[in-house]
Amino acid sequence: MKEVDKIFNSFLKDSIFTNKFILQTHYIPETIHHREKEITQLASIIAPALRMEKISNLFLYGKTGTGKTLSILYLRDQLLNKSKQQNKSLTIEYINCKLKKVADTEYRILSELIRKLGGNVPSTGLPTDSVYTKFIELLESRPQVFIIILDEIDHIVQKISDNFLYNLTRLNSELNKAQISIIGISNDLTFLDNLDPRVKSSLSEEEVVFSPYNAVQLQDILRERSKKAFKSGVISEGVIEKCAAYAAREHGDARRALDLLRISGEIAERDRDKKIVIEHIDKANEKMERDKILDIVETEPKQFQLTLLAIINLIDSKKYDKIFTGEVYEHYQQLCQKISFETLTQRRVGDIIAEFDMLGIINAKVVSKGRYGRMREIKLAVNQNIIEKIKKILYDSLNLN
DNA sequence: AGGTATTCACATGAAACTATTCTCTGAGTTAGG
DNA sequence: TAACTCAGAGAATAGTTTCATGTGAATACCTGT
Repeated sequence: MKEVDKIFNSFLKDSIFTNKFILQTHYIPETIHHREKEITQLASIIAPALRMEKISNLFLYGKTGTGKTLSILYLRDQLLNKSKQQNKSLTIEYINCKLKKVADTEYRILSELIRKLGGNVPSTGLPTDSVYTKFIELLESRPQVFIIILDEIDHIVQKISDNFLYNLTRLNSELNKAQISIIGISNDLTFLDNLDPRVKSSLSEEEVVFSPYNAVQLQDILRERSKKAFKSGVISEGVIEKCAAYAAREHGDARRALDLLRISGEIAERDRDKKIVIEHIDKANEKMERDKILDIVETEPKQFQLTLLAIINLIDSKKYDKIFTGEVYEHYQQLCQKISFETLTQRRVGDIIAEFDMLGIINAKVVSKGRYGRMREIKLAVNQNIIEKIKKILYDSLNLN
């Protein structure tokens, strides 16, 4: 027990972090660098809310990790502070539409909103229109400005048509005392184009575009945050630059840069190193990549896992690194029999293979072998040591051996 | 030799089926007046 | 009597199967020199 204590103590004492939370993505710093232009633009759009006027519906878009959510949440806090001083009734709710089971249907979003307004919806459900009336009643209970931030708004549209958004934008005409506005956030740049024109025009009364950070800007951000997150002198020369460079390669994703730095720190800590060096970043990068893939593999349904296992086994047992659809299906059938699982049709397995291709775990391209048919040529797209881990996960999850 | 035609082994699409999950209804329960 | 609960009916959805059609190029088969 003494040993354990020692380890814990040394961890406490030698931690290279002072506050790891600062590197996390939910953290909102007091100042946001290199987004001044966007923030002032946003501020002038939403400022009328302080005078209890309806603000224009607003639409933000830009790639992931460009600070959209961060900026709007920052402004929300500022605005709420101000309005509290002024004693104005202003509510801003943030909903992430991507979260499954919370906000991925019209009904769920509404009931979530109602809950946030202080009402409640029975868990067994109500008709959608009565949820609407309830929502409206709650809004009308007192004069107020209500702003809804819908993050990843593209998700709801592809799941539940744009009717919902249309209804929301139309809601104002039914309200007397309250005002409602919508702020949509999306990282799909083409999202607006395949929207119903009526919705499009009312939703994007104002638009703000967030462009990616470049490497220099990323460096500033990282430096600023690492000053508070790490003890001084922990980061060696070139580390920040390298993190920024990695992330800049991925369309300037600041979230990724921060994750990279944080994980590098964790790795350094685990290795009992006092400093973060460049090698740690490489390790972190690899780890992130690996974790992402392993996570996908683990959460995939059994039939998908079986298909993947069939592919991996086949490639293992053969000398070549490419195999074809037919072989995969044959081996897949054998596997199914072995663990007495029902086999899917070849049609479906073909689709599953295509999905793994999309996920980037395998490379599958359609080739024609002339007289000998047309099929997908399949290769693994990840390196050997990850494959070993994938195999382990698959064997575990399928109870093989 | 050069040009079609055929053929293979799936790919790709659409419609139909099914098992889950959601949404909604109306009866029963609670509680406020 | 209005408001809430809740089980179960009915609708919507995701995952599959069935049926049908499409594809690219190696090979087979002509054709005329």
